[in-house]
Amino acid sequence: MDSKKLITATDTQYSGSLLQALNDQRLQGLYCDVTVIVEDRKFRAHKNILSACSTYFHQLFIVAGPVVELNFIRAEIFAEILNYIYSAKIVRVKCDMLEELIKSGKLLGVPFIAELGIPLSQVKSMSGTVKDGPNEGQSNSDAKLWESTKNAAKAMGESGIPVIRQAYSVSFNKESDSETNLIEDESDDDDDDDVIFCSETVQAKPVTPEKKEPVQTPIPTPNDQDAVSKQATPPTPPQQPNQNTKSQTQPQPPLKNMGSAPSNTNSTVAPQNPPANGSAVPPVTQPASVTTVLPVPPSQNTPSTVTTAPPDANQNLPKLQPIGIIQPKTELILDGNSISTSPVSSAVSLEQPTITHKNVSFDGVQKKQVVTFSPGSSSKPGEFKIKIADVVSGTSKDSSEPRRIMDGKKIITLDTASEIEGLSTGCKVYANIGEDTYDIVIPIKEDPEEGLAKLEDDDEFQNRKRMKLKHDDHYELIVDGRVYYICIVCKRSYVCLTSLRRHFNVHSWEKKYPCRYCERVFPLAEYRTKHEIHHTGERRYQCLTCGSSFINYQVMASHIRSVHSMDPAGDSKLYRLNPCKTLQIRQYAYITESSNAVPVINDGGIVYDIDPDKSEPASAENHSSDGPKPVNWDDIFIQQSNQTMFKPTTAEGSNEFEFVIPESY
DNA sequence: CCACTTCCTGCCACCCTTA
DNA sequence: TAAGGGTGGCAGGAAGTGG
Repeated sequence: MDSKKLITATDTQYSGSLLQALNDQRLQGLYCDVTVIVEDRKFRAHKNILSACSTYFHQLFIVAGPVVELNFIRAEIFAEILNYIYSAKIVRVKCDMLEELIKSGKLLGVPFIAELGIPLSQVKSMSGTVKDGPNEGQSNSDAKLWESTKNAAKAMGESGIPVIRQAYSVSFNKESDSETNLIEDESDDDDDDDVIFCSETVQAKPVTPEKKEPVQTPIPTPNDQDAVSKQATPPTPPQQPNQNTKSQTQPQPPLKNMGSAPSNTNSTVAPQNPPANGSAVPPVTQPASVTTVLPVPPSQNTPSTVTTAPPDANQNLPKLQPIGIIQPKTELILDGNSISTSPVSSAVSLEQPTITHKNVSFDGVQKKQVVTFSPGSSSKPGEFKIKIADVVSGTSKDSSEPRRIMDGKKIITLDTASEIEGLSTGCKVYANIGEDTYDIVIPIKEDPEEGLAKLEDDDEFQNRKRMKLKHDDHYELIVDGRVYYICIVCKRSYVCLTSLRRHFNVHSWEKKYPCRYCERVFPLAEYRTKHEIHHTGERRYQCLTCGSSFINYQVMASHIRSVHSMDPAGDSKLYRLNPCKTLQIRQYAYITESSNAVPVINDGGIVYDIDPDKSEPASAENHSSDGPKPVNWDDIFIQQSNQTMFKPTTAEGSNEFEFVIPESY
């Protein structure tokens, strides 16, 4: 044996076994470092894998934290895409899902899925495969399609195009297959599969989008209120100062989606369309004194949860009003001493959508639009408006100069609220120091990542991290001495921090509140409770005028208004809220009306009395005083399987309740 | 258009933890 | 034991949805 010979060995099984191992780890939840929330479903995965397979995730994870939320894709579709990412296969996809799958693949920048449409169209039109070229008798268009496909593949190094190698039988009518069967199951790669797409992707090279039809702008689902309807609210205060509160101590309504709109809400963290070359542009660190082109706003304080928007939200413009527009690149011009300690958001707030297009240059670079709080221009006392003030130009005045440093904080003054948007969490924004100027108090701290890294092996690490996350959900904006808490994800403002905390679970889904009677899960306990009452049919709200009972306040109020022509919100008490008999909920708000113990039935059907002197049932054994607690995702419904949810009770003190036990129970 | 449902958020009472 | 934070119910307006 010649010792100088070089030996080269290739493990041809490596990639497959590696992928299999990664998929196994995913299924077991091992080393998963990201949770993707789609609709009500959670998907654990590995950032590296998603990033490698999806240009969208590649860019997203530059700024995103451990939890991301996709609101432009259905969970069922995403499950398929995720299965593909971890198995290189798409198995048994229903025909009616295919278009949506392809569309979603485009949005996520998953080349194989995005390109499924081209080969599939050929499969539908010819009996052979596309592997060897167009069949005889094929139409010219098909031949051209083949040529273009082939050329595209050649242009990509013969790699990017997914090739349908086998299509055993194409059947589009097998609706009997449960959706669970659609989830990966390699053992099902048999002849009885409805549709099988097998790829021969040589390399995982991204597809060049220009060669294909333009990526369709995703339109968020109608029920995605966070992304569309609510966040689309123009960043102006309500027209009536006390619209949402009766409290006279709060003359100013909270800021509504200050300086933000759905797309720019998401734009603060969401990546843009995959670049033309399919590769993500890394974050750019630029000297602060020069024009900075930021492909994605790098965030030093990455939010723990990210709600992501479709890559291109421009098509929302007709529906949205002042809207933030995400462009592939955002040109942010700062001068002087920049707020380099703060990430810069690409969020853009516009008063008129048309401005957007005017400010998009040919190369996709967009000048940053800004909003300005104008307390003095308010038309009503106590109101202030947010309006477009100007576009920060390269010659803007030097307003971001650090003014003073004290108590470990640096105070700077900005002249645009857009820069406020870019501030990291923990900054306190004093909005009206002067005309169009803002004082920002930035806590001076060491590199958080570095600091955290030093604590990797420390027990304190988890605690600190938790604390960091807890305080990474909002900004504080102080206007006229009044503090508003701004959600970092959707930019909604809150007067009460507790309201923001409660709201933030909508983004993070840190806690989940499953209905005990169906499979729905809610981000707020109250939503769950109200929903469960619909299951029980209990009518707690009673009209004092006619004695009719109603299931909730809204129905009751509607009744009083329409039937009795009175205002239930008036001074006189027109209704009574009776204790809840069917759910184990807190029993305190209404106890004061009755001096007698109120019989209550708990979840297990045990009847007990509420001691009017105590807030919890006096005779209930093993009764949890704090009601149903949030449960983990995996714990859902298990405990309910053998329980009788409702039992008829004879303990009712009166017949005023007409709640109906659902038939299913 | 209307009825109904769901969402939202300020407010508040209660519970739990901590000093 | 008091203080403070967290939790969740309630009120009532707003928005969404379906007939």
